[in-house]
Amino acid sequence: MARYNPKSVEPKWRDRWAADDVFRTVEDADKPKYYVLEMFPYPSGRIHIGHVRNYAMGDVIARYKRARGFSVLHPMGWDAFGMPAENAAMQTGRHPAELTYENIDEMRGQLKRMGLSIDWSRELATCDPDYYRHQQKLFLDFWKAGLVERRESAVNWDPVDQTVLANEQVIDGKGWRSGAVVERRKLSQWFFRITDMAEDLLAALDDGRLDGWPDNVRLMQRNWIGKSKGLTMRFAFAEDAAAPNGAKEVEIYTTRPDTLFGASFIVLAPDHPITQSYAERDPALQAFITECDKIGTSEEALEKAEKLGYELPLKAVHPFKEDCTLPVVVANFVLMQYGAGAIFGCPAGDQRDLDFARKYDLDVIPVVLPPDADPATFAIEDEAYVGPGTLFNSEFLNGLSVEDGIAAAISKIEEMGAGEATTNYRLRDWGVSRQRYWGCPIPIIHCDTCGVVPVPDDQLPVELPEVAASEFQTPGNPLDRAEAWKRVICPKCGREARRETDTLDTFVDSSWYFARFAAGVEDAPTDPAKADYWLPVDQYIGGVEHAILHLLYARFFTRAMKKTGHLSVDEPFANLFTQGMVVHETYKDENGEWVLPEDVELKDGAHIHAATGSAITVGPIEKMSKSKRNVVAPEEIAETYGADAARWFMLSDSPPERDVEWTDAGVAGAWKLINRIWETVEGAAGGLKDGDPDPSTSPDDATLSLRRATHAAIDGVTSDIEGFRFNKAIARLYEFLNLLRKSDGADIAAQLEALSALTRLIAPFTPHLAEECWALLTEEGRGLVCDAPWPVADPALLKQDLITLPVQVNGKRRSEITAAIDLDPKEIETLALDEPDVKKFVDGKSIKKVIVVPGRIVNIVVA
RNA sequence: GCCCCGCUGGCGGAAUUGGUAGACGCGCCGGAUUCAAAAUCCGGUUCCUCACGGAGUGUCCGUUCGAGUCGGACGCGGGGCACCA
Repeated sequence: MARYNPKSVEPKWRDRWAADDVFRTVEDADKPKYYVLEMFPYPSGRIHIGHVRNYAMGDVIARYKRARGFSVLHPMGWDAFGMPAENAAMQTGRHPAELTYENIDEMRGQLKRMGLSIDWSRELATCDPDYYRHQQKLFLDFWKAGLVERRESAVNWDPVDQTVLANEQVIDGKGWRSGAVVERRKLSQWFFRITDMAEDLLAALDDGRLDGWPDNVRLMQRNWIGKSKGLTMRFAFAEDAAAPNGAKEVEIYTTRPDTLFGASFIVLAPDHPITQSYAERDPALQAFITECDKIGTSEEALEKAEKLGYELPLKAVHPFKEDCTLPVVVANFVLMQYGAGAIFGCPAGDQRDLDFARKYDLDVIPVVLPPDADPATFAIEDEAYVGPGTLFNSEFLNGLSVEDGIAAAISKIEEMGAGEATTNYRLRDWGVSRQRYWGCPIPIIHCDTCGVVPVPDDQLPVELPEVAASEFQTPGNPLDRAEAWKRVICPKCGREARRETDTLDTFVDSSWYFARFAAGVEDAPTDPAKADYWLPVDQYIGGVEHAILHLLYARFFTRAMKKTGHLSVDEPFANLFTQGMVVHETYKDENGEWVLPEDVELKDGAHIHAATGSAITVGPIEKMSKSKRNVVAPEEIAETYGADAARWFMLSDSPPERDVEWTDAGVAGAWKLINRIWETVEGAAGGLKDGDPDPSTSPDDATLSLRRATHAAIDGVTSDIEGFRFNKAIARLYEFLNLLRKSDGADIAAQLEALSALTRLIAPFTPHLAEECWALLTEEGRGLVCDAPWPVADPALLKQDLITLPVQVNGKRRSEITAAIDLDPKEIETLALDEPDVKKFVDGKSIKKVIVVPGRIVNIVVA
């Protein structure tokens, strides 16, 4: 008996699939459609184990749905623009395009070797002008529809390299290459008005349109959009004073107007117009603002930064207490983008305000009394009280609940004409300008006479100019220096003008690729008829790290494409599955450089560099990422054990939604299994070929129990695949195989039925092995297992007539009874009380009650 | 800092609605086979205890006849935080 040899078997079947073109998408009117999509990869050059996990899951679904008779669309492409290629160009002196296409070729080969059932005829790369020309068209259509606007926005600026930095490139407030302290700088940039859609993006999370999404992702998106109802109100300045910009009052936004009587200061954002007007004549304030600008642009950095304040020579009048004036300060924890860019501080009810008040010695007036607290003694120490309670120290609000207090305060302020109830969103508009080369050019022309002019449709695409590879070794955006490309004739007035040199955020590229796969046509982004057929994506699968940004942007884009006539759905992904990440330890060498796991060796309990023998520091377990180099190449596994073993192993053990830490141990188990299946099928097939496949007779026990096991396996594996429980499907297959290997007594028909079912059940997981087995089991010319129908479980064989019930005494399991499945509870009780092991614990005590849960358990409660 | 998630044997994990904790796999131990090894096959494997029995799902508290599962507090780890993709 020949040992199974994936090296020859796997390529053989892949060639056959390719020759027969079996995975080409067919729009078959007689079949229901199914669009399964995994998040497309960034072409880093090598697939990593996380990709295998992602694409193996998608392939199980795709192959399963094919077998269930669906017309399946399962495409693949490349999220090919982005910083890594530009960084690599900086290091290697090679052009990003050259590097990227080389990487794509490499990775395409690796993915193909995984045996995925992909329709490669639909492959796309976002860096291809054939893709991004349509994206430019979409940008212009969005512009015409009023969904795009231009405005000032801050970026991280490296003053030494004279370049814009991504947040990832800012480490502890310093530029990653220059080490210079990063500043915030304002640039005129392009925005998509995603906030216009906030209400519908939010509503769809709860109205049933996204029932196929995990709850936690919907919750994260809901919190991200952050709808809040509150009060926008104005505080007049004391003594009729005015700020240098002429303002005589300041507008603030609050979600807690009930705490107005606890207000002890007003806070303005550093970039608030009033702040700015003071800064013009106050160098100390200017210095303070510069200091705030060094924090960077990420919300995390802003929130974690030490709370700093600067008092303005200004007092605000409390609207309810005319003799009470509040200091007006500038502080780094208030954001101009949110609400009005100004708040009132209520230290008793907000931890940040409290920290700030303690630091600057401002009043702390408690206004919410926790239930059961004594108003005479209740005081705020180090912790603000944010819970429910009764308002006090608050004049007309005294005695009201927080909720009622909010309503009462809003009506009072509205009555006074000092403000109005408003709805606010935490969500900000989507800034899409990037000062980089390797992205989709923004199809805009700047004319001194006409201003901003869109590039006419017939001049699309605006292609990236040829740029010498050496250009990437100079900091800054090469497009800025591409003078010949920048110079252009204004389409409106015919005078000399300049091209926009910013490119689009790569999130734009990935916000509509699913539509391009499904309905791409040469002369338009989509063909609406095709889009209607395929969209929405029936099953989208990808990493949970994309739970907010990518998925929210894709949802926005779909709405925008609908508004501009490119699509007619408004939600792109009917069902979403967020897989956990593959994580791994991180390693650094003595110079603090990241080291690949494959270069690390464990020697005498210490980690060393395999090549140099130098010491390695082991860092935290983190998601595998190119930047930290903690990636494992699946190629080696596939090389040694075959693609099937790699796929099987990635899907066994860990539940798909959970993070999995990669370890080398265990792959061999998958290899063992593949051999056991092969051996079982090959061994049996030889002796079984003459059997008549009529599995309806032979009632002897071995046959019946094998048939039951077969149908239980079909039923279980089917529901596990439907429910994305691949690890459990695999456990069931192991159980089934173990039983099958011990069922020599069963008749030939039942064995053949079992082998045939096993082969079809493993086909989505280990497709090459399944084809090889199928060829042995079936007559010549009966086709491929990837075209075979999914087995169907016979309900009659799933029924059980006996059941084992555990018997507990006072909640502890003492015995068990076996009874007919529909036995009367009274009789079960009698049976249970008769058990010797039960009597031992019951005798001599009084039975207080007996709980019989049919089909589950018996519990006897004794005193 | 804020939002979300996770925590069960030596390890990955399993456990419909609250109802036998540890399925299945890895590892380990023992045996068979072998000149020997690898591979393969068979058996065992939560911990404590000779046993009877007891303890046990990150920690503490609670609800319940019964809690891995529900509620509260806490701890640790991970993801996201708008220019990494």
